[in-house]
Amino acid sequence: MSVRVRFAPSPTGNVHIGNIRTAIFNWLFARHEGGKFLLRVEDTDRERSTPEALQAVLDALNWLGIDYDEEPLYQSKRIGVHLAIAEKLVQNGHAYKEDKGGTGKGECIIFKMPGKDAVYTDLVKGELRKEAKDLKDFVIVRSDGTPTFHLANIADDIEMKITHIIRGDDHVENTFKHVALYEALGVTPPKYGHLPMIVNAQGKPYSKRDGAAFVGDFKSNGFHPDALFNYLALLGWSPGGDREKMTRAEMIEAFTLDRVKSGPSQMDLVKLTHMNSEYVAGMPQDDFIARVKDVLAGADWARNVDENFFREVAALMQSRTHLYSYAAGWKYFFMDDFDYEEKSVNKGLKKEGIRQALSSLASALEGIDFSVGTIEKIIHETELAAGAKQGKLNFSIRVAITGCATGAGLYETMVLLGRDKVLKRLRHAAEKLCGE
RNA sequence: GCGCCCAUCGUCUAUCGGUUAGGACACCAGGUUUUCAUCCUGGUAAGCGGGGUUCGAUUCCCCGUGGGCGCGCCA
Repeated sequence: MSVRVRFAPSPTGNVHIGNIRTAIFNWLFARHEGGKFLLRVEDTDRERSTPEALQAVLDALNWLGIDYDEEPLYQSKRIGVHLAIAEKLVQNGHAYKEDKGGTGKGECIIFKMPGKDAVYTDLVKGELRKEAKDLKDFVIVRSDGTPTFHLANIADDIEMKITHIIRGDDHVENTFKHVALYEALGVTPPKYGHLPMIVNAQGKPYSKRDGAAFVGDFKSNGFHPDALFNYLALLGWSPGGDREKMTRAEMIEAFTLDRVKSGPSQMDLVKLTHMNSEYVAGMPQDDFIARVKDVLAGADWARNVDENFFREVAALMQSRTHLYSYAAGWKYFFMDDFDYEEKSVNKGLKKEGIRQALSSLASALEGIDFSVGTIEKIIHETELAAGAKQGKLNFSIRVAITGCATGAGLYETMVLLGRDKVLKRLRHAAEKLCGE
């Protein structure tokens, strides 16, 4: 029988990083096995389940390149089926009706655990056991007539002919209940594999407080989807050996559940950022430009820039763009009203002699051929005249013309900016920003 | 409290009884770049503790400790 797995998000508009990691593992498993990766929309919470929210989930999947097979199953449409199954369980004695705890709300339907020790073999954790005394009967239909998670879950998994359920660690205990439900229904249960949780630096479940927590956050913070995918695939799974940066095809080829580890893994945004920079550095320039423009869509200054000039800037900046969002700092290439970093101004311009040096540099730059080689020579001469060592003035010049401490090569940056802007900024800095 | 699971550098991990315990991020030191970012080289850094089993344990077993998860008419 061919493999069928599913991703079952609640359409709340946000997809948590832990959930998408589960989706990635399911997807990788399905593709590795040549099986199907299905989508089930758990939209029984009518309040929060809007079409927009569903679209946001679909967008997140699409952004990461996680494609699904067949039509999604909507859980809300299956409540009748769920209840029919509950009735059937009551009929054949596997469930009973009771006002549990005497709430007075009416009777709910409770599944009767078979009263024997339970065991199943988890695809990542190995053989798991539970004694009968630790297994309690549980509610499958609430007294208001709605099915609970357990009932809906297994009913839909049966409908979708799911063969492998790969889900978060927090469901291990539920598995004993679910297996019992399958057996009561006379259906062979699927195989289960439970994934370790993603935790923060304190070892607690990763949450919004720890930085980006939802897929959309990573997108807006300038991460490349392939980098996020790659990083997440490696959180709790390893192909063995030293491989880290891998293509989709390589991950699919290498992915097996028995190489998934069993303890929680800590999310490291710094390492993710490094992986992202590797993806950015290695990508074709056109792709890079398209991604950057996407991120810059909200910036006023980036709206009507010259296409060719933008290309040149992008070429210069690609290797140092660890996140697409860094491009927000490119404004000085295009506009004169860019911001000056206060710290850099203090460090680079508020020193004795800088005012004089910058203004004489501006004059010296006036008549020359404005190329990297010549600029370099002129700066050197200015430094000598000012009694400074070579390279001493570079930082001050950089701050004067870009407002910040880091950027591309200084001479290349100057050439790209052009003589007019450079002179204007050097003089502006000398007159308005310098001070001893 | 009870049950289940887990345990290698700060972090992500490799190792399936015999290794100088490897890689990556981060960090530190050099080099390249007369500047920035890359890049290159090198370095610091780990088997939780205690018992076994074995000629030999990071690896297998037990106990302890630590951590995670679960114990809803939530999902």
